[in-house]
Amino acid sequence: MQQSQSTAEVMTLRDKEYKCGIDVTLALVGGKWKASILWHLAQDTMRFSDLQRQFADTTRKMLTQQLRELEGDGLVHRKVYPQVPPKVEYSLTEQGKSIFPILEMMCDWGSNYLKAANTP
Amino acid sequence: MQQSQSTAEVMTLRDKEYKCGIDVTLALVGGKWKASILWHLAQDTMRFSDLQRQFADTTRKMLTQQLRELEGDGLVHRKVYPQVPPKVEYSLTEQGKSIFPILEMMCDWGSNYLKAANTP
DNA sequence: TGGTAAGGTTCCCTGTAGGGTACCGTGTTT
DNA sequence: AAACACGGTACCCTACAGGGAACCTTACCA
Repeated sequence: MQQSQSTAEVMTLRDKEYKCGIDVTLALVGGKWKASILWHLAQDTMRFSDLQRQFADTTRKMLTQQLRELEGDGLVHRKVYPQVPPKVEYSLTEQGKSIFPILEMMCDWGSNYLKAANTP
Repeated sequence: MQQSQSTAEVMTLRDKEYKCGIDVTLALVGGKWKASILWHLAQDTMRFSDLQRQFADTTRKMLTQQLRELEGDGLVHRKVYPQVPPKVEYSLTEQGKSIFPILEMMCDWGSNYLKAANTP
């Protein structure tokens, strides 16, 4: 209420409208793998194959796709080494790093929620 | 597979598996309207019709659905007054309140992100 | 001469989150 | 006798996020 009502303006990002910063954040990291990817990259720059190993239960295609979107949104930096076979390193941009505290809280909150849910 | 620091085990919630608390949190508040609903309820207990007014761009059906899920997840409390016409009040549970700091950060982060994106 | 490496892309398919519309119940007011 | 109040439910439909499988590139090595 205070947020969107007081400004009364709609926020737009890539042709989509958002009433509130929350929706923007969710649009950026709400994908099925994005938050986890950011979480992992926060600890280390990683090669594509490293990420594949971490996310063994998804496909190369999904990883590529999510990474490209994160890159397009300025949260992840993609560095290609011009060599064969290819070498590509992913790391967080400053903006990507800035979301880490939120991810941390989400991680803790989710764990605590489950703990509470599983101890009736 | 092994998630970095916080857990080595797979977490389950209502038959679904999560590798990390982040995914749990997203599963609970990642719906299209849930975070915003929690956000609004954090400021006030609200009647269903209040929420309808706040979320004028969704349908009664969607609101009901999201609210019921939030209730089922223990984040929202639903109080029915036995009268005609019906009166139903929604409020946050303690668990629902506990996620507010995250929503606040998400709101700020999203706004800042847009601000940065729109001033190149 | 073909296997392998890493990091993709292309095409096609599916499940489901999200949504539209219409109807319900029951007291009170016009 | 009908309209309205409020908070729903029932039924049906669609777009698109997510996913599976196969193919691509290019240098090197056996």
